[in-house]
Amino acid sequence: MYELLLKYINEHATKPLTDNEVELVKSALLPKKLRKKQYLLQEGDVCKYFAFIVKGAMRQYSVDDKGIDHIVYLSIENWWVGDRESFVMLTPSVYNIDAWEDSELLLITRADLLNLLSQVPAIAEMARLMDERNFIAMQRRLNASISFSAEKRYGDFANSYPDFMQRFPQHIIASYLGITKETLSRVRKQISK
Amino acid sequence: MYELLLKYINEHATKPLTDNEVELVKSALLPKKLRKKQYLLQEGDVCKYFAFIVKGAMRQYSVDDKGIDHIVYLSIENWWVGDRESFVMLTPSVYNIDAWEDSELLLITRADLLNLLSQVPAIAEMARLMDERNFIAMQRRLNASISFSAEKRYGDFANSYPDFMQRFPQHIIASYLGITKETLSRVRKQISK
DNA sequence: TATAACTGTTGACATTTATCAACAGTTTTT
DNA sequence: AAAAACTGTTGATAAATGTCAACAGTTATA
Repeated sequence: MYELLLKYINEHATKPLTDNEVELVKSALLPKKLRKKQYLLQEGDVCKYFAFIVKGAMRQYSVDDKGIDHIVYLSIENWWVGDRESFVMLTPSVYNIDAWEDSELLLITRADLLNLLSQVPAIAEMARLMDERNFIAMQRRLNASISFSAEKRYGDFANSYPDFMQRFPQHIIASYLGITKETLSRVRKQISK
Repeated sequence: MYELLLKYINEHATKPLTDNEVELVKSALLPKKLRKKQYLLQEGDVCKYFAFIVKGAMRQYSVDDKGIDHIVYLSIENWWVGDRESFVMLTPSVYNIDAWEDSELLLITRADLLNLLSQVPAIAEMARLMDERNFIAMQRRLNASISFSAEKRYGDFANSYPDFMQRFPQHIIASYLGITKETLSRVRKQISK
């Protein structure tokens, strides 16, 4: 259960974890299985856990007045998922996070994470690296959202995340891109000509 | 020149800076004045400095094939500005950053920043806090961009950043929101009814 | 296996937003 | 003081995207 996470940490740090650190990591992370459609977090709740995805696929979304989902993040194996705003600020989340596929997660609380960050340098290093990458990905997406047409946004997405194209249906990807499923269908038709 | 930054650091850290740390900070940050329209960074260059704004207003934007600006960030006194992707990865930036008003900046290189982060705990603390806030602001903006109409995005912006409404003209704010100046003008007319 | 749910496409039409051009008032520059 | 640049508005029209409904093929479920 922990192999993938330990591998992930070692690949993102300059020095491998010691045996003792491996134990610290294992004891801080709680295994949890979710069936498709089960929630990791529901709107209005405080996000008590961040999760590393060992297996499966998750989505994070808000729901508007009309009851329409707006997907802010998609994530699969080897990604972390959680609502950072709620997790850090302890405020009720505006997002839902649920399993799109049956998934295996490793959960960590804020307290345990802070503890790990201070005790295990490799974890702090990994977290910094993740933060950088995350920031860069968000900035690109933000720039795309104000600068590019639906067609270009879709093309960029398909290039950047080929795995996601296999794992999520079009209406999910459309929502992530901020367009309707019908518009995405037409954009694809246009491109294929 | 350094007072505002030192105040900013102390307000964002649990312990005030020691005299020695104040000297470290001062020696790492290079004062620089920019006249309106002068560049801090131009597309294609690597972002060598991050800047703390002591006075003035800056904008960061990409330019598309048609020559149209798309503003990704606006910033004023007490904010940091720079292209983090380029600054960290040392890649050519896709953004321009220029002064919207005559400005006074304090510049720091990547090497000096890393040095400060490791030597001055208050700086590391401040950086973490800034990162969190930044992340939260970006996530909200991202969610808004895929979920809300131009009208709601404008309303949220006006509420969140009243200062910016005073400092930047409408066509700049329109660009930041991902709409044209004409659409913003019409949205405002609509709201005022 | 029958039924329901999910996924993707298409057509007709509505709404939102962009584009282009013109104009007026203001501010900046010469 | 005159000219130029900037800012904001408006009208006419075009383009992009959304909405609603229908349909077919697939997949999941009772």
